[in-house]
Amino acid sequence: MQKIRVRFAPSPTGSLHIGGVRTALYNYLLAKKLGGTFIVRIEDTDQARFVPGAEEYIFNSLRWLGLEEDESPLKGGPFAPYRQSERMAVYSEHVDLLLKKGLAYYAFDSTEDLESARAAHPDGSWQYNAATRHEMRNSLSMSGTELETLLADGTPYVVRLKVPKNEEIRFHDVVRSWVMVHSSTLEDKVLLKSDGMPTYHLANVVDDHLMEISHVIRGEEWLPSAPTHVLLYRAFGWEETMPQFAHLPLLLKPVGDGKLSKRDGEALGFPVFPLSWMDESRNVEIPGFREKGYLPEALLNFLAFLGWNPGTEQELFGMDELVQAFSLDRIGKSGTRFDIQKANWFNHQYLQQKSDDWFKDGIENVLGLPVPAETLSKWVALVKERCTFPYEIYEMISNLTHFNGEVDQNLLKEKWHADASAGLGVFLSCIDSVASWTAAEIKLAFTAAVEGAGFKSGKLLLPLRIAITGKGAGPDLMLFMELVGRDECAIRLRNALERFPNLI
RNA sequence: GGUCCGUUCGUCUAGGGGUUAGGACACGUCCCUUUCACGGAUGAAACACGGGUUCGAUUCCCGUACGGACUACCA
Repeated sequence: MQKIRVRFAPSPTGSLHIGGVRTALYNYLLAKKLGGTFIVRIEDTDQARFVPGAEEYIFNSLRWLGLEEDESPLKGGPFAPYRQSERMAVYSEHVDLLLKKGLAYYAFDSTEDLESARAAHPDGSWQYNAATRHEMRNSLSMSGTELETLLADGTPYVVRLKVPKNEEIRFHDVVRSWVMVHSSTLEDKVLLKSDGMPTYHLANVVDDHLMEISHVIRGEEWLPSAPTHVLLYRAFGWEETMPQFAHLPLLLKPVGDGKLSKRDGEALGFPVFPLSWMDESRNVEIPGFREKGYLPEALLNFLAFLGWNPGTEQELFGMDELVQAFSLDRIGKSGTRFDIQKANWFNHQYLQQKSDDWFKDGIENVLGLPVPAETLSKWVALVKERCTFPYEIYEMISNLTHFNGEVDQNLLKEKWHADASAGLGVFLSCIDSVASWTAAEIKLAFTAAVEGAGFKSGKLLLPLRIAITGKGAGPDLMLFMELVGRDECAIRLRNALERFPNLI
C-alpha cells in the first residue's frame, strides 16, 4: 500500500491566517489517522512578499496547537531542504527537462506588452495561450537564431507551460469528485520567473512529486489552478503517481459577502490569527486566539468542525478522538461562515474541564499569596462555570477582592432600600459571633440575625451583596464571604453603612 | 466578462426518492438560583426558484437565481 505523506505548505508572507491553520489541521489529522507523515514545507519563492519572522511565527503557531510535523526545515528529513528558496537547482533542472521536451517555452514579453494585450480586451478575456502565443515574443513565435541571440544577450525571460490546444482535462478531487476543464480555457502559466525563481505551480508540483506526497489537501482557492498542475504532472511523466487532491471549502465572513479576512477580525472584535502578530505597516500588535484566551484544544475542535463533521452528534473531540474520527470523505463542499460564538462555546466547554490546579498560578497571582488546595478549589468553584476564558476568572476574582467601596449610584438608588442600613447593621453587630466562618454558617447566621430583628432576609440579600462586592449581580455571595474572610466582610459592611444613605 | 465550485433553520451541519427533516451555536420562554451566570426543560426557526424523471422529490437530471474562488513573472 502507498505511504501516506501530506504536507502543509505556507508562504512566509505574513501571519498565518486561521484558514491556513485549519488546512494544517486537516493535513495533520489525515497523516495521524493513517499512520502517515506530516510535512511542513516553506514556500518562499516570492522575494517581494517575504516577511522576516513569518516562518518562525508559523512554527510557533503549530507548536502552540500541538500540530507537530515529522519533516520540515526545522526538523529536517529525507527530502531536505524543505524551504523552496533552497531548492533552486532542483527547479531549474526540471524546467530544462520541460524545455527539452518542448512542453514549455521561453517568453520575453515585457510587463507592458502583457498589459497592453490584456487591455485590448476590456472584458478580461485575453489569455496567454494556444490562441495568442504566436502573437507574443516567445521561443515559439521566433526563429531559432533570434532566440539564441536573445538568450546570449542575457535578455530577461520567463518560462511558460505550453498548454495543449484541445484537450479535456479531467481529474478527481476527494471532496468534489470529478472536475472537468477544457485546456483552451487555461493559460500558459509562467513556470519560471525572470528572477530565476519558480512560481507556485512549478515548485509545488515538483516538490510534491519529489517528496512523494500522497495527498494534496489545500484551500479551494487552488481548485482553478489544479488542472494546470495536472498538466504539469503529465508533462513530467508523473501522472501515474500524481497525489490525490482534496480542496477544502473556504472560510467566509461571519456577515456579508466574501471570504474571511484579517479586517473582519478587527472590525468584529475576534481574532483571525493563532498568535499575536505585529503588523509592521501600522505598527500595531494584533492579538491572536492565544492572547484572547482561547485554549488550543478548543480552537482545534472548533476548526475541525468548520467544514468537517463526524456524522454523529458528538461535538467535543480531543485531538486523539479527532484523529480517530477524521476522514476526507466527510469534508463538506460549501463555504463555511466563521462564527466566533461557536468558538466561544467550545472554549467554555474546555475551560470547564480544566482541573483546579490549572488555575493555581493565576489565582495566586491575583490574590498575591499562596493558596492551599482546598481554598483554591473553592475559588475555582466560585467563578469557573460562569467564565469562557481563563482571564475572566482572574479578572472576576480580582474585581471581587479589590473592591474599593465605589458603587454605581443608580444601583444604590434602586436597591439600597429603607431597611438596608438597619438590617445590615444588625448583622454587622453580631458578625463576630458567627460560629464558624463558612458559607453555610454565614447564611444561617445572617438569616437568624436579620429575621430576629424583624426583617425579611431575602430582601436584604441584594443590599448585602452591594455592601460586600459593590455589584448588583455576581457569583455566590456566601461562598465569596467565606473566602474573603470575616474581617474583610466586617470592614466592607461597616464601610457601606457609613457611606451609603441611611434611609431610616 | 470568462472558467470552475457551491446552495438544508440566522450560523455550523446530519440526512437522503416516501422522515413529525435530527443535532449544536445564537435567540425566546419556563425551571433552578431570593442576584447574575452555569445547568435543565421547552419554543420559534431550513430543504433558493422553475422545469423534468418518478406512483412519489428536499434527495436524481437540466436550467435560472444567488453566493464563492480563480482569472499576476502572489501564493
